[in-house]
Amino acid sequence: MTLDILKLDNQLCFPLYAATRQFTKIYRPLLEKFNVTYPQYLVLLVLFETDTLSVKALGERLFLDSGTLTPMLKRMEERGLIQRARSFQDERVVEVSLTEKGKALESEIAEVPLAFTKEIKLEEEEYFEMKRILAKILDQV
Amino acid sequence: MTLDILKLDNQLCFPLYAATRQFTKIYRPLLEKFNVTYPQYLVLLVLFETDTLSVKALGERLFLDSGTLTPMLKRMEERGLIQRARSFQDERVVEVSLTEKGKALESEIAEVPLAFTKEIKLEEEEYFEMKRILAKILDQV
DNA sequence: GATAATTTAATTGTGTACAATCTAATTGTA
DNA sequence: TACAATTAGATTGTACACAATTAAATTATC
Repeated sequence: MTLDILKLDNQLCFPLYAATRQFTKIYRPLLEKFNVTYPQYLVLLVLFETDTLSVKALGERLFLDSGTLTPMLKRMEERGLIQRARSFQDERVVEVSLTEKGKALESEIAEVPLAFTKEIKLEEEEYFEMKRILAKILDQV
Repeated sequence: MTLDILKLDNQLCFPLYAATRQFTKIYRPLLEKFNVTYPQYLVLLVLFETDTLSVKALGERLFLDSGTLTPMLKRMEERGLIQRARSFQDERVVEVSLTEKGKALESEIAEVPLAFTKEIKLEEEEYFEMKRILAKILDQV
């Protein structure tokens, strides 16, 4: 039978899912020397932009919840990259910030997105069109 | 400081990663009544198209390895959706195929991609452009 | 035809993801 | 002010995802 609507090649989500995993596979060896995973790298990027952030705010930025972030942040804390501290104003809140060691990574780790861009060959217009459509999708959820 | 190249909004991989997870979050409740996860659903789609397939061939189609597939296929076998059997020709190979129960899902599960399409509003042209660029990316890895 | 090299799955260990639940703190409201 | 409702993170349990290794079968090479 095989209904057309069920064909793998007619799905949008599948190539998205596959490409994401292939991308993180490219990132892995690039991030290895910094001893961080791809999601941890994203946390660093947010913290390079925003000094201190609650777990909730971090989760909203990365679309992740505390079930994912709490253990991940603990690992990053153990490795001396970040600090976690209860807020004085609101004891429910945990504030996350970079340590000196974490801050020191910024200039070094800038080589990673550069190296990544070399691995993946897209026209500039394709790159921006892709980002535009993805932003439209993320806007809807 | 914050180098532009490290800004989260300048990354291509991040919105891809985020959108993929948001998409699978949309799929989850749609697939719940069939008691399958999104990656398991992808296995079903492949098997609707190809009767019998080795674990290796399945992995090549879905960009997954035996470390992911073996336990996932065992769960699907436990639930009576698929069969796993060593090949007679080559004892290294495990052949995967649908059970009658698995085959019976095809017509019912066709409602899932239809329901998904309603959730996510893209111009037809955006949908195809996205698929084209993703295919180009997957072609390179 | 013995044996080295390769191939296929399975296994092990680490790290996400996320739903569901829990706990403690804060806020809203009668 | 009591106390119900909400909120923030942590915890629990299940399911990927994948690198690295292992085990068994097959193929290549001498």
